[in-house]
Amino acid sequence: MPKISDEKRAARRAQILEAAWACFQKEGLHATTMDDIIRASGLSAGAVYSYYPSKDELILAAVTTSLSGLTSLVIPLLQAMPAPAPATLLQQIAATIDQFTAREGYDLKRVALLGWAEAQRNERLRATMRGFYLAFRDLLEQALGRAADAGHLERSLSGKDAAKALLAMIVGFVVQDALLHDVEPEQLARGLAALAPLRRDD
Amino acid sequence: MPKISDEKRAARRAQILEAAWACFQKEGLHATTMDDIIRASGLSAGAVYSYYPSKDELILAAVTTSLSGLTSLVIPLLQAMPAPAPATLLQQIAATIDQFTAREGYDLKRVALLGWAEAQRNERLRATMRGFYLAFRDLLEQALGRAADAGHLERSLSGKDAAKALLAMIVGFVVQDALLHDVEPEQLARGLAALAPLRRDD
Amino acid sequence: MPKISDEKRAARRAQILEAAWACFQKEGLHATTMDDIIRASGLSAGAVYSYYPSKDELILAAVTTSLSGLTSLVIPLLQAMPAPAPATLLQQIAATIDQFTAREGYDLKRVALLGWAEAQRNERLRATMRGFYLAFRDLLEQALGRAADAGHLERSLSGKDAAKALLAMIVGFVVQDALLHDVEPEQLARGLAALAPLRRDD
Amino acid sequence: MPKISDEKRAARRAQILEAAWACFQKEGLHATTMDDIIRASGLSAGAVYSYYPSKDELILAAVTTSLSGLTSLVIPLLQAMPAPAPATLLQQIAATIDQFTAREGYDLKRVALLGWAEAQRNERLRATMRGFYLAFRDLLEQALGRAADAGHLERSLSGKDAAKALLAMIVGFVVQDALLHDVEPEQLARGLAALAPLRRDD
DNA sequence: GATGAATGAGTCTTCATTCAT
DNA sequence: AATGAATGAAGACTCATTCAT
Repeated sequence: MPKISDEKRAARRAQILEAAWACFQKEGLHATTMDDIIRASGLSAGAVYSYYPSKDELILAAVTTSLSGLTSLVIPLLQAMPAPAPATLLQQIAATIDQFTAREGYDLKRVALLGWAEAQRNERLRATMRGFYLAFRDLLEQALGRAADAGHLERSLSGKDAAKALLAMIVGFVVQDALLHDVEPEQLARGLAALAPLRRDD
Repeated sequence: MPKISDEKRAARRAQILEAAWACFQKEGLHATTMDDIIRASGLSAGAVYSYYPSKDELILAAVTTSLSGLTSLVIPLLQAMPAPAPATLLQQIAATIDQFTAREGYDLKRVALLGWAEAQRNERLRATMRGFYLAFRDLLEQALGRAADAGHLERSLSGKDAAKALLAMIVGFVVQDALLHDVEPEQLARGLAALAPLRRDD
Repeated sequence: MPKISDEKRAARRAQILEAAWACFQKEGLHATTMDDIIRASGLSAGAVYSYYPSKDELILAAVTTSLSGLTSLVIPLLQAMPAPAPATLLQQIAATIDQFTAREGYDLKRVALLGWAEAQRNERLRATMRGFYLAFRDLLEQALGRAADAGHLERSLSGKDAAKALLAMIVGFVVQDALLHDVEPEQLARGLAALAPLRRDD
Repeated sequence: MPKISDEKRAARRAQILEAAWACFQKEGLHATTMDDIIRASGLSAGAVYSYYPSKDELILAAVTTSLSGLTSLVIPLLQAMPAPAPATLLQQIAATIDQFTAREGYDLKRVALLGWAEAQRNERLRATMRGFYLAFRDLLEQALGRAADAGHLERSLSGKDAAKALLAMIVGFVVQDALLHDVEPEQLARGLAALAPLRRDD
């Protein structure tokens, strides 16, 4: 077999990654064996290992690819003009996470939970995730700033805190829906609105 | 004297559970071996197995004990009279989670992440968690109802949604702080307040 | 199973080592699989690994035990009084190596060749062997000194060189007999005598 | 033009063999992978396999080529007229082995140790080596005969034994220097001379 | 009851070799 | 003829669990 083209190589990597996603989601990161992935990919052990040199690398790739795939869907929302109100933004992002799950054929929420747990003991994964979430939170902060410009919320000194609160709601949505399967994006948006204070009282 | 024996039995179970917590937190659920726990507990393999018949049982016990330990700390907050505003309640609960970590000598947040991941493939753990979070959300809903009575928020038809949103913020706090280590309860409370809309928009 | 006695533990170690010796000798160090040794030992994989934590450790133990077993047989020869002539000493040592082989049921010569090869890439083994051969050469030098005292050879400034030459003959005997199977200790002794110069001529 | 093709073929074989030598010497025979050799040779897997059909074949070729390369250097010494004294011959041969190492860019001594070990389980290699060493010993015997003619040693019935003793010293030099790195050809020659008995003793 | 040695199926990974292109 | 991607059978080692003492 002569040299494979770059596209074919990428296709093979994708093929393996999809197999890994499917297995990880079904069995969890550690309960999934390389043999599971190898069988699911339809390739041989050696072939899989020539594309991903270890299980850890495959885990890292699976999680980071999920993360960046999601990012590319969410970024347009964060840069929309005019900027929506926070509750609307929350609803749109949550809905996009749901769509991602449906579109790619595996549940991003479950993979996210697995990734967070794995990040506790995997240095590289932790660093990667850290970078991702910090960047994501920055984007949220900017979007909230533009929402303030649009008059949706009071321009305040605590833009960073608002971004933290909003990020908490987003990842909290992922956890809660993964565990309870009964949270809809609109409910979250309505809930956030309902939590709003009538007047500042603390 | 069966009573002494029972007490001893309980003490042994606690001793083993503490060892398990310490290991799980440090290494993760799967990377922790029974041998790790056995050594950390200072008992023999046979002894540990006579108290917990399998690793899965130990995982279940570790997670549910954490959960109920936390519950007993949080319930007073949820039943406080007069009811605090949502942001205040959020701050108090987040602070309690932080305190729990400090008091029990292991990081509840990390164990929570591990437990959620494990629940994806462990039927019993999933059911247990489901029950816990549903009950917790009910308590949140009641507390929010009393907060509405106290005039902190508009009494609305979406009490359930508000509870979902609040729970999302709480678990989102756990995730975000476990990953980024830069979220304080007060920031979250301020952030929630900052997200309040100037005008209701759809 | 309660705590095993020290003797039993030692016996188990010996049992595993003997199995390893037999396999190594038959197959070579690398071609021998742990499974070979496990089966030959009659124990389980876990049991073998609880006594020797890796194949490398087993190789090290096999080689160093051979070395020290041989040493304990040869030392009396080196300390004999009155000291024999070099050719006689050579013959005795070579004969002892042959006896060791016969007595222990495996061919020390073959294991020696394997060990030397392995020492090329195994740091610890190399260090161990180095120490052994240096010490052995020192003993040879002392024995030659006593042989000079006894009038068997000229006392010279080159005692170290004589020890190097004698050690070369001993290990050379091991190699040659392992490869050709046609060298007897007496032949070596006669050969050394025959090589002796009639008069110093260089 | 088949002649050019043949030359190219020989050049390729040499190129592969050199790569193999370099790897074998650095890593040992078994720890060297075909991939190591393939990469070191700069050729493709298929190309290497078209010249040497298996790793065993490559090992055999590497060892026998070393052996015959050395032979061609040593033979002139063995046929020199007038014949030198045994100690002188020993020194010359040892020095030639050292030179070979320097000249060919890889350590013949190390490869020799590896080859001897491998010969324990490789039938063909064993047979090849056996032939080589028997032939070499015959040449030594003849050279010693001529040395006796020249009056350097007593003509005796044990010419074969003297050859065995001399071969032992030569291979013993290889082992000792490979392990201890502190043996010089002249030391060996002086040492042999120093071992000469003052009086024949039994 | 308690002990901890023993079990052995299962894990990740390697690597000599092949053969489609 | 050459390439190098693919194969898949081993290999070293682990670890939840058991049970003889």
